[in-house]
Amino acid sequence: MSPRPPPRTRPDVELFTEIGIIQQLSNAALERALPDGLSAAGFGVLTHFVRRGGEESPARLAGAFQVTKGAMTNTLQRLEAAGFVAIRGDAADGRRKLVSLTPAGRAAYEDGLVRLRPRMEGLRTAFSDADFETALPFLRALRIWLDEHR
Amino acid sequence: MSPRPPPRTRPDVELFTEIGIIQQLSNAALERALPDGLSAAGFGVLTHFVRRGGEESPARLAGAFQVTKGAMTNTLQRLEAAGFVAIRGDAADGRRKLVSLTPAGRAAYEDGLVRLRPRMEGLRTAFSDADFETALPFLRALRIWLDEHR
DNA sequence: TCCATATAGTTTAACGTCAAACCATATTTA
DNA sequence: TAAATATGGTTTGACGTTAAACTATATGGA
Repeated sequence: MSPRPPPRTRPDVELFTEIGIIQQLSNAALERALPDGLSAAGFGVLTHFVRRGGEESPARLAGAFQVTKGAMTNTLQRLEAAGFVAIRGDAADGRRKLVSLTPAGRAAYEDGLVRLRPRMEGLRTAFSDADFETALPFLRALRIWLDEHR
Repeated sequence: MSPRPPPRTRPDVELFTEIGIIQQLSNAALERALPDGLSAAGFGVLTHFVRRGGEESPARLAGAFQVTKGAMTNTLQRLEAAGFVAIRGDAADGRRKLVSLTPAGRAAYEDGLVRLRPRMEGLRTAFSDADFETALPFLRALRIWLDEHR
């Protein structure tokens, strides 16, 4: 029984493998850097509000983050418990709720940014914007294809 | 209070966002395609054995898949319960176990491949090997960097 | 030889996620 | 207007994962 020759990995398979590992490592690094009680998911929601401002319904947030409504309920409940977002009912539509950032939420976001900075700086000395941009167009196209063919 | 202008997303942030979504979508597609009772994690282990053959200890598998020992224990217990791998003690080292593929495991792998084929074909008509290879060198470098700086 | 330390594997608790069932409220349509 | 359907949000149960504690076995000096 001769040992198998190491079969050549197809580039598509290899790419998905690399993406899985990168996702795992970068998410872990993010969670480790963030202040206690703030998850990557929660930080994402805070970031959304810092950038867009205003109020958003849970359903719209779930859509924006490509996550089920149940997952967003969970994230928002934690953020509200931590005092980082305020949630109120929508008077105009009894089904809806409206979420907004609190001052404490903004502060937590800023704190997260500060804690993240050293790691981001390390990343940006190792790689340039141009490096990221070599991969981005294909990744965007792949994400769109996967989204449309699911 | 004027509405904020949509701030330009930094390419590094955008890349991690795309990677997160691609990982989510591709993993979901994989799990949906695989036969019932075979997870993406399990399929990965089966693939490892089909390609390399022989026996491996759980610890070595955990290392190969960049996963904790606990996660691998879980994956292997499910694979063993399904009859896809055999697990025996190592006579030469009482701490170790040795995992190997069963005929049923090989069959499940083949079945998974067949079920995966249409989706892979769709992917490969939408994108060429060259497309994947434009992104791969940078992704490899990024994965290595993240691995070394964690 | 004995003890200290390292290594292999399992278990437990927590987390984020999904799918599906469910409830409440809106909207559409017959 | 009444009934059917759609939409927003929560809950439940499962899954894969992590970190940390734990057990058992090996190994490498004093």
